[in-house]
Amino acid sequence: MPAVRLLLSEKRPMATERYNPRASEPKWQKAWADKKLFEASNDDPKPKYYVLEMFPYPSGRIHIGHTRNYTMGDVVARYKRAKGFNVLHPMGWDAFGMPAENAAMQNKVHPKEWTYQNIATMREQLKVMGLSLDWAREFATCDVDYYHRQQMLFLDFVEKGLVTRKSSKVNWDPEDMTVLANEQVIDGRGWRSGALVEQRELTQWFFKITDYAQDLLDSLDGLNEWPEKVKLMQQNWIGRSEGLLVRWPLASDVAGEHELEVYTTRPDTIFGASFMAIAADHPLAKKAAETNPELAKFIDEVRHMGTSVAALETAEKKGFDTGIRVVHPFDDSWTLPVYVANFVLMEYGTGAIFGCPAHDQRDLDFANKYGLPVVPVVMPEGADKATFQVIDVAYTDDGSMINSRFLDGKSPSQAFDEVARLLEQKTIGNRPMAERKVNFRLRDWGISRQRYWGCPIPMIHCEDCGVVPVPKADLPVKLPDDVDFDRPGNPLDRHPTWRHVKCPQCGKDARRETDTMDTFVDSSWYFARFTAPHAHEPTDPKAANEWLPVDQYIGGIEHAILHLLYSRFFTRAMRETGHVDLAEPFKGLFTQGMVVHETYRAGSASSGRWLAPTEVRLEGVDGERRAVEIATGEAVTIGPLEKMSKSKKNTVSPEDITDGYGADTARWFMLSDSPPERDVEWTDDGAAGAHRFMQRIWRLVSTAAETLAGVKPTAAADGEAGAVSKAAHKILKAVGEDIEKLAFNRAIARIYELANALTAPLNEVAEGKADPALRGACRQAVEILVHLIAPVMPHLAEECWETLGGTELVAERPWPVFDPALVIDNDVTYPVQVNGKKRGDLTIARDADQGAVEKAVLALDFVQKALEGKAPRKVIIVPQRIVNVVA
RNA sequence: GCGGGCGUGGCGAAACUGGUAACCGCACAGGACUUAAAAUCCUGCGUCCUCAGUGACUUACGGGUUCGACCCCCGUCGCCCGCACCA
Repeated sequence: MPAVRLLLSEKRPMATERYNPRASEPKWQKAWADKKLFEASNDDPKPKYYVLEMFPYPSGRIHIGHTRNYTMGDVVARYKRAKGFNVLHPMGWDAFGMPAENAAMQNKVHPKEWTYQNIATMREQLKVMGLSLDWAREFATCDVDYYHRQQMLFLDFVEKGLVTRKSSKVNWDPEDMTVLANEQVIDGRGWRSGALVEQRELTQWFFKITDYAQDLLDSLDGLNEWPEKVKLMQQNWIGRSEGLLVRWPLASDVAGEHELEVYTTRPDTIFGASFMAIAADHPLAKKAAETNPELAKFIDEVRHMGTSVAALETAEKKGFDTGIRVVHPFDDSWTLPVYVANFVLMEYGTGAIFGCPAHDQRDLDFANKYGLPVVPVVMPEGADKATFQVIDVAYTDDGSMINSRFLDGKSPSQAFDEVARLLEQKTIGNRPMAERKVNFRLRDWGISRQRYWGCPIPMIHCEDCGVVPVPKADLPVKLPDDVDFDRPGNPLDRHPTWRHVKCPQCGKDARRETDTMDTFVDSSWYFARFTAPHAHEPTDPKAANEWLPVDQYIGGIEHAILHLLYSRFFTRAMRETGHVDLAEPFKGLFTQGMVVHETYRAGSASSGRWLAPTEVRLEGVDGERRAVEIATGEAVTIGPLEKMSKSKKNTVSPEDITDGYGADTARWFMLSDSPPERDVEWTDDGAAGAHRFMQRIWRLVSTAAETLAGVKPTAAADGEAGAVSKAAHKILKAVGEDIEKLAFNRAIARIYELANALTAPLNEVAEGKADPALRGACRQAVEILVHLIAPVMPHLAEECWETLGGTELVAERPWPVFDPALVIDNDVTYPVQVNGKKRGDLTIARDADQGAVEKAVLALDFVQKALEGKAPRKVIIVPQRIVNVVA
C-alpha cells in the first residue's frame, strides 16, 4: 500500500493521505495527559466551572449510552476551558450494589474482584473516547477510603438527629432473605428469586428526609436551570396537600378509644359524609376485630391482597362494617358507620377517612356497592339545587355549597375555612376537634439493606446500652473479605467473627449492625467528594464551597426523582453538619435521551429469534428496506427502535465504532442530528456520514495548510474575502451560543455550513486564483473551523492544528473571539408580503429608516401590481425582519 | 383516574419563541472523474398542476385571534412519559 500512496501523492501534489484516527488518537491523548491539561487545581484563580455526568455503575462494559452522556459533558468541559474557566470534570464509579453479589453467587467470584475488574475494563474504554477527564480525582464508592467518609457523615447525621431507627413495613423476599425496593417487586414476586414477596415489619435505619419536605418543595422554584418536567416530578413525589385533621367522637367507646381521627383535604364536604373508612391495620380495626371473628377474617384477606401490586391495581372497593358508629361534629343526632376498607392506606394521613360519595369517585363506588347515601353538597354554577344529583360519576369541580345548612351558598374554599374555624373552637377530650395540617406523600428514606456489598452502617447493638455509634476513631468499619455466597441472605450476618465487637460504652460483648446502606446513599454526595477526593474529612469545606454547586449536571431522566431528591436532601444534611455551605448541589441539570437501535428477528415479528445488528445485512429493494440474516440468507423482520438491551440483542458497543472510525466519529455522530434531550437512533449510515465529514475536514484543512502556508490570518470586510470572514465569524458566534445552550445538534449543523462555505474559496486558493485578502480571510476561517470542531472532535482538531503549524495544543488554546462588526450585514433583505403572503424580496441598507423602506417597497413591481393603483390600507414594517403590505 | 409532553418532507431535524416553513445531515436520483469500483466533486430532491409560475397547496385534524400562526386560544384524534386507591 505505501507504494500506491506515494504514486498518488506524486500525481496530485495537493492530495493528502486520509486521516488515520487509530494512529492519531492515542498520540493526542498522550500529549494531553503528559501536560496534565485536564487536572483541575483547587487554587486556580480563574472562575470555576464544574461539569459532571452521572457516574456509571461498573456493570462490565461501557454502554453506548454512557458515551453519549460523557461526550456531552466533555464538549461543555472543553468549551468552558477554552473560554477561560478553571474546569472540574471528574469521573468515578458507583460501585456498590446487588449485581456484584449476584455475580458472586453465580460465578463464584468475589464482589470486590468482580467490581474492580469491571472498573479497570471500563476505565480503558473511557480513555479511548478521549474525554477531558481529571483522572487524578477518580474514586469508587466501594473504596474503603470513600465509605470510611460516608460512615463519618452518617455519624454526624446521627448526632444532629437526622437519622432514626424505626419499624416499618417492607417487601421481604423469603428466598433471597432480603428486603426489596418497590421497583424490585414485579407482580408480587421478587425480581430475582420469583418468590412471593411478603410484607414484613422490620426495624430499619431512616434518614429524616421528611424534615426537609417543605424546603425541598419550595426550593424547586429557584432551580431555573432544571427541566420543568423533573421539577414537576419531584413536586408530585413530595406531594404536599393542605387539609384538616378532624376528630370524630365515637358514639360509644371501643376498648377505651373514644374518637376517630381522620385527615381530609375536603372539610367543606363534611355534610356530604355518609361513612367512615379505616385501614385494615388501623388500631381501631384491630381492636374491633378482637371481638369480631368475621371482621378479623376480612382484615386478613385485605392484608393478603395488599402484597400483590397487580391485585392492588385492579382490586375492587371492598369494606366491612365494624358496627362502630361516630357522631357528626355538627349534629349530635347524626351517626355514621365505620367501615374497614381495602382502599385506605395506613401509611398516609391517619389511616382513616370520612367518605363523601358525591365528590370522590372511590367513595362513590364504595357507597354504591354498600347502599350508602349519596348527598351532593357542591353543585356546578348554574345547576338547579332541586334536581342536581350524582349517580355514578363524582362531581369534583368547583361550584357552590348545597345541602350543607349554614354553608349553603358559599364556595367550597369559603366552606373549608368556615368548617376549620368552627371545629378548631370545639373540643374533644381537651383537644380541638380539628386542626389544619399539611401532609406530604414523601416518606422517610429507609436505607437499611440486608446485603454484603454496601457501606456498613457504623452502629453497635449492646444489650445494656442499646444502639451505640461506632466511635469515629474506630472507623472505618471495613467489610470483611472472607465471606461466602453459598447460601442466600446476608453473609455479614453469618460471618464467624465480624459481627462480634465490644460495646464502646460499657465494654461488654455486643454485636455490629449487619445491614449496609442503600447504594443511593453512595451517590448522594460523590459530587462533593470530587472537590477534594483525598481530604481526611468527608469534604474540605473550602474546596467544596468553591467548586459547588455543580454548574452543569448531565444524566438520564430515570434519576429524575430518587437520586436527585436524595442528593438535594444530603446537601442540606451536610450543610447542617458543617461539611458544605449550600443547599442545592446542582445548578444546571440536563437529562439526555437514550441511544436506540432497530431490532431484528429471524422470521416472525412476535416470536422469532432476536438477531444482533452484526448478524444482519440491510439492503434496499425498490426503495424498500429489507434485512437478511447473513448466516442463513433468510428474511429478517425489522422491528421498532428500542433502547439497546442485551435481551433484544440490538446493542452496538463503543468499540464497534472506535475500532473502525475512531472516537471522534463516534462523538460527532452521537451529537449530530438529534437534539440531546431526545433519543438518537444509531445507524451505520449515520456513523459513516460522520466519518466522511471528518475526512472532509481533514482534506479541507490539510489542503489549506499547503496552499496557505505562511499566510497571516486576516479578516476581510468586503467582497468575496469579506463573505468568507463574515461566514466564519457569524458561525463562530452561533456555535458558541449553541454550546452554551447544549444545542449540540445545532452547533454541528453550523459547522457543516462553515465547511460548505469554505469549500469553493479554498479551491480558488488552491488553484492560485485568490488575491491576498481572500487568502488571509481563508486562513483565518480555517483556523476558526479547527477551533469549532475541537470540543466534539478533539483529536482531529489537534492533528489539523499541528498541520497548520500550530505549536501549542488546541486543548490549551483559548476560544476564538468573533468580531461584532463582521456578524452584522450592511444590507438587509426583507421578505415582502402582500396580505400575509410572501411575494418577493427587498434588499436595502441596514440603517434605512421606515419611510425609506416603505417607499422602496411600494415601488416594487409586484407590489404595484397587487395594489392595482390603489393606496395600501396599511404597511407593516418590522425592522430587520419583514414587510407586510395590506391591500 | 391525576399530572406533563409531543405530532413539521422518505428519515433525523431547523425555524433567532408571532415575522421568508423545511438550515444541516441521512437516504435517493442524475452527472463528472475512472477500464471499472470505491473515494471525491457537481446538480436535483415537501406535494400538486395546464411541467411553468411573481402559481396553488402544505407544520396530525377542525375552528378562532392577528396585517401575519409550526408558535397563542378552543375543540377532536393519535403517540409518549411520570405518579397512581395519597383521602
